[in-house]
Amino acid sequence: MTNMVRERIANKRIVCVSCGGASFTEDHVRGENICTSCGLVVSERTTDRGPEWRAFTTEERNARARTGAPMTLTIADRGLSTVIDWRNKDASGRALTSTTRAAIYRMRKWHIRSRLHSSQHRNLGIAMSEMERLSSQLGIPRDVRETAALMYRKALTKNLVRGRSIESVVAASVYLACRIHRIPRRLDEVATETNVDRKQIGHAVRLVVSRVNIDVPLASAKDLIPRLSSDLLLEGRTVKKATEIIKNAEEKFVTIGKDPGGIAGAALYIAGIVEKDRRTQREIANVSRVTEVTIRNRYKELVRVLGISIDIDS
DNA sequence: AAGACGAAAGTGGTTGA
DNA sequence: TCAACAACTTTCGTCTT
Repeated sequence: MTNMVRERIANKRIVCVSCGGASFTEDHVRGENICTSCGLVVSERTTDRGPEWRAFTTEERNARARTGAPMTLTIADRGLSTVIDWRNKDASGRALTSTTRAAIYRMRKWHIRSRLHSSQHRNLGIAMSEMERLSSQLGIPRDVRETAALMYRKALTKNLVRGRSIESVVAASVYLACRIHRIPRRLDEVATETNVDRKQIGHAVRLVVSRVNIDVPLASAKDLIPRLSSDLLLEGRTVKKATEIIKNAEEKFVTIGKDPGGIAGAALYIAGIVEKDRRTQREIANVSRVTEVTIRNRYKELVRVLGISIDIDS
């Protein structure tokens, strides 16, 4: 699949709008293409969902299709459902013999019992359709959805959903899956797409983190850099500089407890001045969703702690 | 005129008693 | 459950480019 995608990109002769470079790396985790020479994020959510082979005749297609429906955690029965027909006929339409009919009857009974009569199963059914809706609304890649689904299943088996709305736990799972895969989605972005309020989701998030055995990395300002810098059309060296600044800041522990948006914004502001690729505080504040004042405070702090000297001649 | 600056007062969330 | 607290926001007057 990877080769195919690359080929398609090459065929279309896409060149970077910022630096003219023609090579890109694919960031499958974030679903983005990134210019290798300047770091510009070219396009988001470019997923090739087609098969990786080509077939010209029906026989070829049948021969190459190796699988049925994929097994996935996002469908309540993992996409592995079977159906036993209610008619007592075999495949060619003949009536079954009495012994076979009895066997089929027993199988059908257990099949139905195992499938329907579990409240957890019904819960999952509702939850997974909600999760599907929410994550496609947020444009979340497939593998992150799988993580979210796994998280929800774990929460469900630990009885964390009882007494809480399914929706809030689903939202929490999706949010945490994003954190794990380091794709920046804030809690309020998730919250706006659901009917549950922010507070409840926040509670569910903390509950899941404390009870489900998955370690969730803290949101880092670094994760926001690609998104923000492509919004601001910054040059590659500026982006690199900003990443460097954040790395240094994290080493000196000045980022703890601060809004990552503020840190990322401030780093980009400083990098812009240093690299003569300047953006105003207001522009940065708009895309990083903090106020100018916060950008100011953070950038003053970063300059002080990291000892960066700023020339005002730019 | 736009951008940067910083003071002051207010807000939502965490922590510790 | 409540108060203290840090981080962040809003607002606004002033200075700089």
